[in-house]
Amino acid sequence: MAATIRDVAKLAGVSASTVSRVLNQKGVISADTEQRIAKAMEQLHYVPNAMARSFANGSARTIALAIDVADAHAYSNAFFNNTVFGIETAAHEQGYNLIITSSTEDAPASADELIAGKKIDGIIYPVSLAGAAQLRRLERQSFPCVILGHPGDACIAADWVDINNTQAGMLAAQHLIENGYRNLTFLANSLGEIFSQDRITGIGRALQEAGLPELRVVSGAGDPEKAKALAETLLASEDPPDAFLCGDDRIALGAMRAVTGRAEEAGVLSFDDTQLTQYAEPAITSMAVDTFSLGKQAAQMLIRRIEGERGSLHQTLLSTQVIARASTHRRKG
Amino acid sequence: MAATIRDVAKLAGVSASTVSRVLNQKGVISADTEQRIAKAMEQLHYVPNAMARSFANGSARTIALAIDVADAHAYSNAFFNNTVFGIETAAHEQGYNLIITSSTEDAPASADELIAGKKIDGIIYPVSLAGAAQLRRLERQSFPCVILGHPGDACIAADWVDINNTQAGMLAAQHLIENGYRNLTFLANSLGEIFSQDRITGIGRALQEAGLPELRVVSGAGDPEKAKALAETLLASEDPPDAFLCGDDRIALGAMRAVTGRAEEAGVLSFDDTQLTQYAEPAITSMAVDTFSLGKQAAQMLIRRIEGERGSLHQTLLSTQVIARASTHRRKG
DNA sequence: ATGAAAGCGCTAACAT
DNA sequence: ATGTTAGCGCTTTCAT
Repeated sequence: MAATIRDVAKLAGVSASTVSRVLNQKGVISADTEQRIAKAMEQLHYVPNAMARSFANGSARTIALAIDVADAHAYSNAFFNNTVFGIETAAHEQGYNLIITSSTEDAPASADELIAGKKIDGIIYPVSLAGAAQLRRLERQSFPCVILGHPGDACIAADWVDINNTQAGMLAAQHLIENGYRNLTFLANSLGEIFSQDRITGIGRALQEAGLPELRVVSGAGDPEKAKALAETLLASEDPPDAFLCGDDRIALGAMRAVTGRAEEAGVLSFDDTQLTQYAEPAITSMAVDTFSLGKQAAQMLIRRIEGERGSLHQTLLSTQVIARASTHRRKG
Repeated sequence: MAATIRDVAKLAGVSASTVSRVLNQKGVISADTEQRIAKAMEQLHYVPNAMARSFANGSARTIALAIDVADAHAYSNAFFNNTVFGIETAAHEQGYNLIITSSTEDAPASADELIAGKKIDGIIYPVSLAGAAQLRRLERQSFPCVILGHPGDACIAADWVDINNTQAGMLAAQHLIENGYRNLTFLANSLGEIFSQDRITGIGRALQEAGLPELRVVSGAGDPEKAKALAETLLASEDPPDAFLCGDDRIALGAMRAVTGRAEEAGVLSFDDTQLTQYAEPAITSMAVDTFSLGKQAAQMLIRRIEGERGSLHQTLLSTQVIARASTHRRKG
């Protein structure tokens, strides 16, 4: 059986509380006893029982990340991974563990169990799981919570970390304008999401500043084929765009295929920098964001709340960056 | 303050042990008391304190997945995600939570703390973190452990779940042979990994069965450019291959580019079915594997061990499947 | 079928 | 600077 704090105490000839004090670096202990206790611990291969500790403290030093099962593929790939790594890294740095728990918006049961069962001290929700009712409930028990992405409903008061999509839109448009493109079209799957709206806003702002015509917005481009077909139609219209801003990499790939080989090659830019744009030929310019940092900041904020930080909400927007590639070097015309 | 088991007991007019029995469905309780206890629980919004429970039981009902930080990008993308989802799903089904903890081979500290601190009941290691010394240590304390991937060293005794790479190699080669390809080349980054060796073995077996010439094996194709260059050199040689089996999707993309447009279009097949091959043009045939199921099986096996299953090792190999795409339809010649 | 009591390993308030 | 004591919320013998 593993050694307990009392075994250590006995061997060192002190009381359990003294050992506890050494463990937690609380109060003052004489150098001598500290030595003896250290030796005893070593001798017994003592490791404090984390469960007992959490139980006594009423805190598990554990946070959770809820995952929207329904949204599994949207939250896919590198984006998600890096965010999780970021969260784990920050948690680890502060001595917290990370529990992953899947939920759906309708059945947040597992996350709730963790909270009610005191198994976690705080939770990170993707925005898709952060329903108003749920947030209010957490608020009421003042249970620490941070949202990944930001709730559209402005009256929802919560800490969150998100990508600055408005800025991403601006930077993207500015990059295109600098490269000589004048007639921009936004190609997306659907326009309902906040991030789409934000991007459109940002693009619009950049166009206005540059005194250029308004953005054209086209939805319904779910996969490369549809995107290609849409782009081709647009290019064949009487006022063809000279650049496409694409909601994601699959759309960008489709647009790229519509564009290549024409006399006037239009520019293509994506908002979602995956391998798909990186390894496309020609490679496609994308807006990159440090998703590791996104996760890290979310966790850091959460832990600050857990450790008692009160006061106004923290709502962080992460900047994006243009990764310029061949698809937006004006190649002809 | 949250209600405790004693609050419930008092309200129901019974003792705490009776409530505990109801909670754990142990022993026999009269229908009447059961009713009263249920009502009391509801009235008080009672949720058992998971920490206290774990503490009393000496089991946290939690498993961990160690992540190799050094290998973060190798474990990237969909593969990793799906495996994690699979693990979480199986864990959840059995009432376990999942902790993610990052480690390096040199510093397995965090995972070890979880184990020694009794915060977890079992752990899943990627093969890169499952060093012989570490495994022996777990073995000695008979701490439940499952490995993702299989250790090359056959004398390491441990439960593992892996992809059947030998079979993948065979199926891949058979698919190519069926489509009329005769002169196969394996294009990889490095050949050191076991999975490469296994694939080569499988391919070789299929070739032998079909009475075809031996497999040519070429390494050093790290990214699309290098792969393309290598493939071009090979195609220009006096005995050009008519099909490439590629270690991953980036290599396949490069090979595809070397191949397209030639009079004799060689076939291209990848062992790593990501978006890259799916959306390539032409789309590239790949070996797909159900990574969700991989994770799920790993977790299920682990939990069986936790719950006391003894006996011989479980070593599971998951089958792969050919996802036939345009790149292996003989197009000319 | 139910209750009383002890204890899981640790922490913390109070003594000294 | 250190020891004593009580208790965190639950489970589990052992009685009855």
